[in-house]
Amino acid sequence: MATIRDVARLAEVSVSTVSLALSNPGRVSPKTLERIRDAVAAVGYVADPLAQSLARGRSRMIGFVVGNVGNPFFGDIRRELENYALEHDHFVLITDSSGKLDRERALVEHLAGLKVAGLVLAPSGHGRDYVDFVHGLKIPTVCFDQKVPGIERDFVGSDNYLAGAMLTEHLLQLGHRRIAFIAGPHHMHTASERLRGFTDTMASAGVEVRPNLVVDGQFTRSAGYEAAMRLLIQPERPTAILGANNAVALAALQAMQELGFNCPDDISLAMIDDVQWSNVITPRITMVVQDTLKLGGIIARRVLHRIMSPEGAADPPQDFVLTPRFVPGASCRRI
Amino acid sequence: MATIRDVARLAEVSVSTVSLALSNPGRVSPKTLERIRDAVAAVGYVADPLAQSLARGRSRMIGFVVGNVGNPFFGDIRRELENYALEHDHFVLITDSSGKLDRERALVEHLAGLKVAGLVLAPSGHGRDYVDFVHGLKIPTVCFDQKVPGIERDFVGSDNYLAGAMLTEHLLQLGHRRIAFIAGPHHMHTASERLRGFTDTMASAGVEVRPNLVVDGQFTRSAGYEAAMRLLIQPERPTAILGANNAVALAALQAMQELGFNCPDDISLAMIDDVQWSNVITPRITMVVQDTLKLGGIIARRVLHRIMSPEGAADPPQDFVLTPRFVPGASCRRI
DNA sequence: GGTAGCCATCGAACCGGTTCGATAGTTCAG
DNA sequence: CTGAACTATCGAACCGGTTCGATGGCTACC
Repeated sequence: MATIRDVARLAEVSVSTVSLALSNPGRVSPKTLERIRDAVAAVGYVADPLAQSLARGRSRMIGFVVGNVGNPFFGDIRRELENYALEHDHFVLITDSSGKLDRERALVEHLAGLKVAGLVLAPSGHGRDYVDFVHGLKIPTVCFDQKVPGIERDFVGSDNYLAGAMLTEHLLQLGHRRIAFIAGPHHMHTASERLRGFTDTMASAGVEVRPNLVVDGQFTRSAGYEAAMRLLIQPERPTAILGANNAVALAALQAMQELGFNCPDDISLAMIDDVQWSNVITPRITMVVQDTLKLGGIIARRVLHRIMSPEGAADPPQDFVLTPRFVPGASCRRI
Repeated sequence: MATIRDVARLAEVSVSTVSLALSNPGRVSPKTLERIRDAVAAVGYVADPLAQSLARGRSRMIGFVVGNVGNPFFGDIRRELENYALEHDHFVLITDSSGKLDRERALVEHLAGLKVAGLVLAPSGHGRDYVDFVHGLKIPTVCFDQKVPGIERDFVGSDNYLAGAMLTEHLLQLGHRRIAFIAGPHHMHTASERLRGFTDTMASAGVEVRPNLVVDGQFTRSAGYEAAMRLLIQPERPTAILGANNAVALAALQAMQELGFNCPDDISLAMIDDVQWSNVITPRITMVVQDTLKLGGIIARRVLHRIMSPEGAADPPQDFVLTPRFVPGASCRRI
């Protein structure tokens, strides 16, 4: 592997001139520049990113930290970020915290050690400690999905209150009154907002929400399955189930199928967020989806803006909240 | 951030002794070792991974390169690798080539520049150039999923011939004769092996394979959908469709649903590889699945073995081929 | 008692770049 | 013709570690 000294020797200039020529071509005489460029081509020189990062104190990499890279929601955003970053000569390091707080922390610290230029983070923590931790990072950071109160960082996400409200309203208009809600972890902003959208809308319609029809599904498949089972074995079963995310809703569908209930004839179902193969799932689930491509685009532009422009770095943190979209399916019946 | 010189100053030893003490505690006197350890704790010293990698010429990171990190097959393997790597103090860098050859190459080169200790690669290329490229990497590498002929590297994968043969045999035993096959890219080893398993088994049973019933689905959803459509609009429709992977098979299911065909009453369907929500897809698809956890375990152990032990580095390349498992569903009817 | 051998520690060079103050050489105004 | 201002280039220090040959003190053997 050729080093910068090989280039310098061949071009008969000093090492510092080569470095200058490559990072700031305008400040070197045309003649010298040409000699250096020829030499670079001749020895096939490529700067060592490690050495560059060490010397500069920062790399051209962007850390991407989410709870589950397999989730298509994160996948779309990742793809947008990767493409945009690549156009601007940056490289995305993907990491997966499995939703575990300590793992996330270790990952972020590792990325900070790698001196990443920026960080795109779907937070899985909350509370004072966590806020302090994120705040202590001297790295341009864009948070998304989970809005963590107190974190003074850019945030990009969807209107989760509205998402919960839209589906609730839809079910109410179809005549449902006994609507169950499978919630996510209460400390997660998305989860609490979606729940709030549900309860508020029910209240506005003057419909009582029975406490035993609001169950916790932890946003996971297994907990969602158990929660759904608890709902389905009640004597007064709900006529509709609203899943706060894709995992709990599909777990509920599975539970229904296993117990012999037909959806939507026996029980209606609606969910927030799509899954990859939703259009071969029978029935097509009625849902509210986020505009992942747009979210990804905003995230990408925002983080690279902060990284690359001096005024961008100084920009005060800003929130970007998108309106989710209602996608009708065949899983909700009029009663 | 504290540096090694801060530690040296506080412990009143030289920098080189600190370095020695941390990397090889046995070669430093107990007294000195203790002073150094106290100093490390006092200043909160953590070695800069970048500087270490630069000096050592290699990092403690493992590059993971696949075509689609959203695919649960890769997800399971990634998780196994991450856990095992973490236990051995290594860190996995995930990258996604989107199945594009040039992108994969750029990623691998970037990882090489980062001086990764090892590489876990699901190749998406083939041919002389590609083999030379991979061969030129002076990095412990484990390839998986795609067996590329000529690459002298460890390989971990499943018996794809058998996978194709098992499902074909199953359909034959149910009485099917007009069986269609939606294939993958012919240059991919998994695709060609699965197809070979199909044609061989058909031939052994003395059943003719009509050329127009073998279509190319490129292993993608969109191409699979088109291929399925071509099959379904033929006057002599197949009685069963065998999808060479999950994407083309589910795309076929979608096409059937859209054209009003019932599965399995009108047409049976079987596929190779699972998807995340397969058990809420109606009908439950009959399939052959790979033991992803085991594959991931083998991959993880193999690459870390090569990285960490001197004899491991010298081991000749080896192939590990696992037997896939038949998972009956409700998508294949006796005729 | 002299010296061979070992052990703990150190200094210096190195990994491959960046950065900044210093130094010539050139241009231009007075 | 002098000196200020600017330009092109360079040397040295630095980023934060690792590595290896050198050094000096100590034990042990003859």
